[in-house]
Amino acid sequence: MELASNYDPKKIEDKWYRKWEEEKAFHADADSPKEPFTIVIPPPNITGKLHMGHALDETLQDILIRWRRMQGYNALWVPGTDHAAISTEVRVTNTLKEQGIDKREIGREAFLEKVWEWKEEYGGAITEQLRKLGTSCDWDRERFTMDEGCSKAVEKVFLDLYKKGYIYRGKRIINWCPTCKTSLSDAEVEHEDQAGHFWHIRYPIVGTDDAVEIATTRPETMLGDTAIAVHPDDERYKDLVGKTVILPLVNKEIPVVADEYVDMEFGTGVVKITPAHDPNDFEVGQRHDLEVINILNDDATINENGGKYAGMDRYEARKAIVEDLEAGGYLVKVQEHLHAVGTHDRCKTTVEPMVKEQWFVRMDELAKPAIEAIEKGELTFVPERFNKVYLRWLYNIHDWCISRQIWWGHRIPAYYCDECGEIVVSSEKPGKCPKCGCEHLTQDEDTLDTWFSSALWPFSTLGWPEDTKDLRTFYPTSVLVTGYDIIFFWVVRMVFSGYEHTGKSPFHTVLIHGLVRDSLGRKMSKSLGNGIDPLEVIDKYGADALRLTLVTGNAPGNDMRYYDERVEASRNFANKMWNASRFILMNLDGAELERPDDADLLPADKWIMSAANTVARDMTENMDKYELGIAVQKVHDFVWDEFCDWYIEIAKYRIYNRENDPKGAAAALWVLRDTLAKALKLMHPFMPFVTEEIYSVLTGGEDLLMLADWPVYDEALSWPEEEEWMGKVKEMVRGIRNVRSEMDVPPSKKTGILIETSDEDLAGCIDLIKESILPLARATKISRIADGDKTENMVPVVSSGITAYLPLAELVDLDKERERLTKEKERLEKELARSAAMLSNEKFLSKAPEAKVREEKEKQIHYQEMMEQVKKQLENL
RNA sequence: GGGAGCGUAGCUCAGCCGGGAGAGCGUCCGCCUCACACGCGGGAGGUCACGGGUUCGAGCCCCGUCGCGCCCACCA
Repeated sequence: MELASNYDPKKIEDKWYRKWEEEKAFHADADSPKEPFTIVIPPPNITGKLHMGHALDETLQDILIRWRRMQGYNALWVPGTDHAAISTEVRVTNTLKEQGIDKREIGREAFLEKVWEWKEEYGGAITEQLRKLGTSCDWDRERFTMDEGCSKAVEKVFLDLYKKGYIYRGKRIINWCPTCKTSLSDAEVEHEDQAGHFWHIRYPIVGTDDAVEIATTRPETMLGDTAIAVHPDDERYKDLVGKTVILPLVNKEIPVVADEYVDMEFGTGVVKITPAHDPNDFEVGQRHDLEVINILNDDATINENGGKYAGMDRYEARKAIVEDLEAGGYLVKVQEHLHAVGTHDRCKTTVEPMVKEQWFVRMDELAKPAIEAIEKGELTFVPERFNKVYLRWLYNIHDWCISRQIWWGHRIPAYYCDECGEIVVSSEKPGKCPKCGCEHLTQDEDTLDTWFSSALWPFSTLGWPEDTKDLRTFYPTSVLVTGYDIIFFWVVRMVFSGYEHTGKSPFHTVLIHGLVRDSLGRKMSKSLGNGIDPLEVIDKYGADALRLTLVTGNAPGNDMRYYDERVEASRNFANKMWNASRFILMNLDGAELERPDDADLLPADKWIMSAANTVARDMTENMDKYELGIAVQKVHDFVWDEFCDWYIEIAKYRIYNRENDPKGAAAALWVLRDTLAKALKLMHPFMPFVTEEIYSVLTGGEDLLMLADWPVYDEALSWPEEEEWMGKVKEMVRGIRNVRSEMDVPPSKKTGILIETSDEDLAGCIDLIKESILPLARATKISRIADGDKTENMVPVVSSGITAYLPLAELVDLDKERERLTKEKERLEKELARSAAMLSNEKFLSKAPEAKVREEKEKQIHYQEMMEQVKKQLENL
């Protein structure tokens, strides 16, 4: 079979994905006796388009899933999408607006119909994009957070938590987004430092001519002030407590209260209290039984409580109030001030704290098992430092505001009696009010926070609350893979939900990855327009290249930068494997091969087989520890540096000499094919497409690589002596190349070589060198192994215990040679000095492990031998 | 204010258990060698931020300093 000299991913990627799906290779069987290994996908938003963050997240998951599947686990990767409540609602609202349709006008039912239509049309796009990446998800089990099963789970959880008293409705201060016109949870608010002002205002003290100075960053909120506060221990204001002050502009008398919350050191030590629009003030208000005056409409304009400022936007009002304060002589001074402003993470609007009636989840009890999960070792993050991040959030957790004033989402299963206002939480609309018997009840208009349903994802997708076979088999899941940016939103909530509803942690390990940044280290964002589209990268370089790039050289939890050159390097590696296989295939020429007897294997064969064996063991250990970057580096280096650069070159000698030695050629080909097949298995989880393609051509079989067995360490394939010898061969060959290169010996000049050793133990190694040097003729330009004695005009190439002599004297520039040898001598002197220092150190000899000391002694002898050689050569020049 | 990171070759980053500093890209030199120029061979390039400490031995462990971003937080 003829293969093109350059690998073209476009020709094969889609083909293999189809084949895998046709063969049901991604499907997991709940009846399988194999040990399960489960991952549920962090569901991408239906509004979303595949971005680099997804690409990284999915790549890591797919690597784990494919690897475990090959290891013989019953591997299940559950895919699905998230309805993304606010994002989707905003998106569809805007789309409708462009068509001249107003959401309020068409009403809730019609709007939801539009959203479902939109979901059907665009919601599938992201899963198609996941397929392009090669994700081996079990698409038969694809779920959606608002599908029937997930909705049922949501409803049951709401009812259960309500019954237990964990869900309650209350009038409390919440974060309000004036753009989206909905309440938000704490997690959805991002704090960013903004340059603002600190206005110092005089509040006249009633009954005196005096006034008290107050500093504020939000003067407009004074319309809702119902007190001012000082610290109870503050001597400066001791006499003030209990008095009243005049609220400027509003001209209302408000009390002065003493409260520990006030920081005496900050500002003037006096705080205006606006219970309706500040979380702290709200609590102070509760303690002192203060009136709560809401001064804002839902769009953050001032409401009727704002007097003459009513109708103004909050910032307009701020400006007007500051002007009026100044005009009235109340403004003392204005300072520049940097302060943290809360913004809605979706739309970046500055949120406004407001008192509203909302639904909350009480978190104190629920958080406990989630905290203990870490302490008991039932849950851990990789890397471990994220345990702390997770715990700190749980220790400081607030009650979770779960109601949202939008339409798209799970509607809250609560009904209000039109007559008496009784609340009934129920899966179905009650026929009549249990309190007053009234038959008119109205369902709560609100929907649930989108994270309420994603919190249940690990078990709702497996069938919970039904006791399904999937749930019994695959739950709890094995690993969750996600970015550190989503720990609070999602991971925390899944864990406490898992414990509360299933009694178990939903997974035992959370593999955390960082962000994919642009080449300048900036976050990829729509507004910056610096996002790289993974699909374009796949189109240009192939999915395998993108995957390899995303996993190479990246440690868990660390951010990485994306740039094309890295993908090019990955693409080049795919091409390297492609060409290695091409070499084997064109020489194999359809021949059937039997495994040669060990006796027919040359040391080089044993070396590469032994090395492959070692790599399989080492990288599996890395994979076990989620060190995917290190693991892939090992197989990459093995394929390129050992297999391609050394073994193939060595094997060529026998292959091109097949006429004289058919058996040798067959043995070499067998080892080539066997070793490449093994390397393809090891590389498959990282680069599924190209490896599957090559494997299928190479084995000519029906079996899919993705379902092949993961290589395990085999004692029978371990040949440490040959591995050691090969190290010497490389050293020798490099030495020869080095001499030729440094001496500017023309590449066309071929020579013979004489090899000798005084060490009998290295006799086998000499044979290996002889058998390897000739095959490496193209690089070393060695045309024959010379017999007989060395002569004076030969250039020696020294390595450990063995010397090679090249008859190059006439070609060599003596000055250059002297320079080279002097350099070598200096290097050896340095090494010898280091070694001598260590070995003359009593403490090293007594305290270091014996093996280390022995190793150092051997090195010293080795260096001394080489030094002798070098000195002799220098004298001979 | 608190927390956890990062600082290693020109650039981007690895470095597992403490035991002679690595990769990719770039650069320089030589090669279109019959798998691959998306390649082959050879080279240059590092005070592992800085200062202490522990240790026979520190890029790695401990303490401190400087620099850089990050997360959390109700000082108005």
